[in-house]
Amino acid sequence: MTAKAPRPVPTLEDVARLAGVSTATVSRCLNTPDRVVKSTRDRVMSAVEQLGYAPNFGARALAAKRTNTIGAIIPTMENAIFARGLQAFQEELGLHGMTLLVASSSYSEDVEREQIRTLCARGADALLLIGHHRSQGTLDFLEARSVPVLVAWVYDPAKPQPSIGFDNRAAMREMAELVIAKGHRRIGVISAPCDSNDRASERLLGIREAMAAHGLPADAMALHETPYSIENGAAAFRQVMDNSDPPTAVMCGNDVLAVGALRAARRMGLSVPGDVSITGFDDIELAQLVDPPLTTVHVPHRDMGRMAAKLLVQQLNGKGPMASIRLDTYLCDRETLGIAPR
Amino acid sequence: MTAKAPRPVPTLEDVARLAGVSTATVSRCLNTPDRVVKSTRDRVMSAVEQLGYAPNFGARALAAKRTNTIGAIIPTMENAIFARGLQAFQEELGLHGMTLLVASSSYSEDVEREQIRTLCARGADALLLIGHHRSQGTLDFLEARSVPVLVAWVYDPAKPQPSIGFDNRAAMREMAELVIAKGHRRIGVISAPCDSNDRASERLLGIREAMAAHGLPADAMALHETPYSIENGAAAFRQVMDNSDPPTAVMCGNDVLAVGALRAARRMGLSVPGDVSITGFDDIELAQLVDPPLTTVHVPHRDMGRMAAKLLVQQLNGKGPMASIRLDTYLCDRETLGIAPR
DNA sequence: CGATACCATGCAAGCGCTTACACTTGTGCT
DNA sequence: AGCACAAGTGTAAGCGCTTGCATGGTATCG
Repeated sequence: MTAKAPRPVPTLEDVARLAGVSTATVSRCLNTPDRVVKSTRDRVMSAVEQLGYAPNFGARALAAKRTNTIGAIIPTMENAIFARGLQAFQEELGLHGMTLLVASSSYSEDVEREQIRTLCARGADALLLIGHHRSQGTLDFLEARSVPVLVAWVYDPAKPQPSIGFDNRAAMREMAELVIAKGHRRIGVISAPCDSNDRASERLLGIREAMAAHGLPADAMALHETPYSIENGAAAFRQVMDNSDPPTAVMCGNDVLAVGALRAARRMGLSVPGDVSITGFDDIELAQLVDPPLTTVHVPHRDMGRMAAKLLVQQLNGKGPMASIRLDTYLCDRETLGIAPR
Repeated sequence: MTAKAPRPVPTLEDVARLAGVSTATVSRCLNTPDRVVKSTRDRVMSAVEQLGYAPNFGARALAAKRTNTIGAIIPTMENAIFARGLQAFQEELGLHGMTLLVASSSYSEDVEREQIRTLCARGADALLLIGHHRSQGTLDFLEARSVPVLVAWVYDPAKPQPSIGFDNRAAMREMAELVIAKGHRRIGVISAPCDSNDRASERLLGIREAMAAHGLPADAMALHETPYSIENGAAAFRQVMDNSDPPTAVMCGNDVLAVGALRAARRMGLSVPGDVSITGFDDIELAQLVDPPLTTVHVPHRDMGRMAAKLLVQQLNGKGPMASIRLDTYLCDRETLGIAPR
């Protein structure tokens, strides 16, 4: 345990020597087995087994200039927002023999830039990124290295980068329409910080649009921005309601915030949706678990992940450039949205 | 966009040429900046910037035989069990300039073996693994490559591999003692499948020990094994309760199962803890969010993650071998455990 | 039966980086 | 002035792998 490697990690050459063939043959056994005759292959494989050989990834990438790895950078792993989509993404990649490398940026543009560099350096053949907000420098870097990039969780065919996702603005507008239709006129909004988060800002815009369409003045909206977390959602809810004329409905930028709001409401002795309505966005598992179950916008995370993987794989196999794809969301009108109280 | 890389990824040499120095100097600027005089360094750095250069990780690993990367293989990313611990692990690693590479094994020994190989091939300097159950072949492989390994989520100083974690058996026994003290005599148990999961089997053992210590016959326990998921927890609960003489308390191997059980209970019209008590394990965030909040065993996930990182970093810096560390758990007696009904 | 084609394999040139060692200066000492 | 020494930089040898090309052997064909 103290001493250095007694058997200092077997290399291709060790395998070749043991099997009595050249390194080229061993390499071929591992990569294109059908180009090697069975008898030789068996000999090589048993040498591999015997030595406990595992190819050095770096060396392989260096020589082959392909890693079969796709990088993904998500804003956070803390909550479940991206988990399901990423899981599906990974599964689909696995089907095509590719591996996923995940990094998280903590919603910071700078961290994301670093992560992008890191993943590229690690030889990611392509990248999955969330949202469009990104500095020109980063864009240039990606362009210069000509790494295929797919942007997910948003849909915007106008951007040069292909994207797969949904129309955050329209989805949230639809929810806002419903809220307004239920008679709510004073609307609280708890959103993630909008700078450098186009999903959040688009969703907010959706609410504004619906309100404007129904002649509600801009100041009928009480907005509070806070990072995604249950605690923050609860705190924001308290602040939004701390008003002589509090909103009758609080729309949250995602389910995590909404669950926090819901909890705060209960602690404050408010009945939901009797006293105040609360809505979410994403439809994560938690949305159905809370009591009452959350009215929210369902996002097809699994489909998005799966299709993202397919697009990327296609592109890597030279099947032409990617086109943006728009997926549909739909309202899950569960039990936290009710008629506005008088 | 259609054409191949117009500027085909800058290399060290390109930077060197542009800056008018040798590749060695550029390399030193990047790795040991203080060994290069400032004027040169500035010139090099601006060349790096101008070219958008990012060192090729594979090449670097190949040449330096160190990657500053630590691999972790967790059974699942699906639920939050490992999320918090891993997050803390990553944060601490970041403080020491190391990167984390995560893979998940889906609770499969075979997948885990593959992942171990993959991470080693990728040059992981050390590995964080969950639990001790592992085939001899895998152990030999690790031994042969002399990759430092730290086992987490369990504590067992008797094993050759160092571990950091808690005594799953004692923790669960303590919970079982409490359940028995509350008068429960017929106990349902919902556990993860115990083969190749020593955390699950130890927890189960803890319950058995407590029952034996109080003279409860083995058949007073109704056991149901099922993989961790809320749905499975609910289904298992229905089965466990489907009995002419159902248990008065159901102990779950973790919180995810317990939340499922709780939901099933509510759907069956049972009051918790009036009609039946339910306990969990882990104290994930969800445990406090459900209604009523879950009685469970608190596990110091963040501490565990942080200390795991420290141990590994120490070891890599040659500060001697790692010693196993035991952390304390404690009971969170919230509201789902009550006095046994008559 | 010789020519042709093809298949399995070996040879050897890198892939982009680090680092031991060599070299060139500039400094402080005698 | 002459020396040892240190600091800054360059030279070049690999790290472990893939792959284009060369080679020799066997099957196929007229």
